[in-house]
Amino acid sequence: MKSPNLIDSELLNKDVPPLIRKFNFVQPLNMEEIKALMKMHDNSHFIDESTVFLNHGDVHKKCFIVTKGWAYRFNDLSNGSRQIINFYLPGDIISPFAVVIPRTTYSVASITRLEVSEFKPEYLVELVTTQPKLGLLYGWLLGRDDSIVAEQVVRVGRRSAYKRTAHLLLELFHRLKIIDETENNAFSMPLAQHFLADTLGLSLVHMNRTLKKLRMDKLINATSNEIILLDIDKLKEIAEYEAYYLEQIKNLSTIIENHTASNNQQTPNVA
Amino acid sequence: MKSPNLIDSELLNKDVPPLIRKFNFVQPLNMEEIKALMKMHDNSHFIDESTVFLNHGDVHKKCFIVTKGWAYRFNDLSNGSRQIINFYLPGDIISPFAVVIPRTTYSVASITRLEVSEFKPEYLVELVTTQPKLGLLYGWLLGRDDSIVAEQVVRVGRRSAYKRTAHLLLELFHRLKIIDETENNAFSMPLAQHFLADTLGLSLVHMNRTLKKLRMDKLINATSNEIILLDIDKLKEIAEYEAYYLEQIKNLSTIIENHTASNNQQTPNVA
DNA sequence: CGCTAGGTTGAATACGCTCAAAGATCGTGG
DNA sequence: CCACGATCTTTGAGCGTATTCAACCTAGCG
Repeated sequence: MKSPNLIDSELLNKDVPPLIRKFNFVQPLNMEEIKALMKMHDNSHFIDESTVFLNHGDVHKKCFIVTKGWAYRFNDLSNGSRQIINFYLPGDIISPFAVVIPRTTYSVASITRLEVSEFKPEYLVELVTTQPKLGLLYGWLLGRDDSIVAEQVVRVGRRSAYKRTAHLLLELFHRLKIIDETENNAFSMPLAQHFLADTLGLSLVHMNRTLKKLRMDKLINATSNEIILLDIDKLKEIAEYEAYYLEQIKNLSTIIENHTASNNQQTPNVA
Repeated sequence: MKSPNLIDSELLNKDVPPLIRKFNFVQPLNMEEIKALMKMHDNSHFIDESTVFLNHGDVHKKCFIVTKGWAYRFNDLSNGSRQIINFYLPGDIISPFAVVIPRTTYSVASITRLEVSEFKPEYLVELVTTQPKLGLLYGWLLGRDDSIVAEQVVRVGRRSAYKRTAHLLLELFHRLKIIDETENNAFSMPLAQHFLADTLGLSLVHMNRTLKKLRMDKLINATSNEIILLDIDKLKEIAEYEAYYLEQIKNLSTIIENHTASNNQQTPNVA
């Protein structure tokens, strides 16, 4: 057994699912692990754009890995307003707690046409118990999601519209950068302004004015489907943005060595 | 081996740590499991009130289980304002992702004098890999935390000050009720108004006025250290509060049976 | 008794909201 | 090929919720 780690160059291949690329970046994977992760990508299909495919209160029957496109988690309120909690980008898992939480407490919808890999929630239990390293990587994913949502609370709770917007754009930029979906300081952005408004807890009109102000201040350049960050340093300063809540990577090797019975003793290399 | 499940009456004992009571309520535990959880409570100590004991950016060296008192996770901004992300009540775990996330992205402080049990983050790996049921319960805890923070985003993003406040008070009430720290419709509340303000993203002055309005409307009765909810139904209606994001419990037995090699085949009973 | 922390209230201001209407862009069908 | 509808964006005007600043009150503690 004991196949060698997948070398980086192989993983630059765009056909490798983004979740695996992400994991491999955090902690180099061996073939056995990659196979286990590939099994999660067996059942792939598309979801049309602008489709609500999980409804608040639904029974949690499956999990999804986003492989292409954008989606978001939200809650609708009785007065017709909507709050977006977070976005799902390629490599993110939708409903990561489905094994243990019987019903969704939120809804999920696609923004763009979406490609997702669907897998049974129970598969995660198998993964965590049989593949400790993948279990830790899964934990890392959850911890990162938690940071993102926590940051969203701070953004919406205590920042001005202007700072909020700057902060969100930086976050999206960095998340996309990690999955190699940026170009220089730009990224393609399928979000109509009402998505941004519902994310940041602003009215559509005020969202528009805030973006205008950012444009006037020569900080961003927003065309219909692309955002260019003209002055990232300035934006970071305005937003008090600290990238590291997304970029944290821990050396998992030592943890794994101490807690694994056998079969994963290959080279303990880390990013 | 194979000891019988702990019967409920034994767990009414207040000396049993609240985390174990909570887990046992979700999924009856056997003695082996209780022992494993008790090991997490070996190293117990107190933290003074109003003490910041984890700072934004600190290296994640330990985890805590709150056994008595209240704490909170927050972020400070440069303009002097503070956003509270969530509260830690007895039975909650502080830094649940410490094994995989190297540094905190937030700060944590005590409100009251706090009793915590400190344990090594790595112990969680052992727990998850050797005790599948406890692993699932841990996952349930994380899923519930996620729901709470997600709900906080909605609260702060799209609700008026009045609704926000009603919603938060209901949430605290329900969380306390589960750990048996309520009396009828009242709970003791160590939160000065500035805590509520920093949780809900409001100024102190407006927080005060909002509470006054809730009092005038005969919905709550707030003395210095107790909150009485005078009309829970009305409050729920105002806040569009749905308790079930806290109360969800899944039948874990079947999942466990399918994924456990041996040693946990006792009575598959569920709440 | 005086200090400190928390709570309360008033007044002026501002940030963001609602209502309203008009422009821009794009796909589709006549 | 143009017209039409649909969706998204932009701008103006008036309003309202929540903020800031400031002062005073209250209770607890050394």
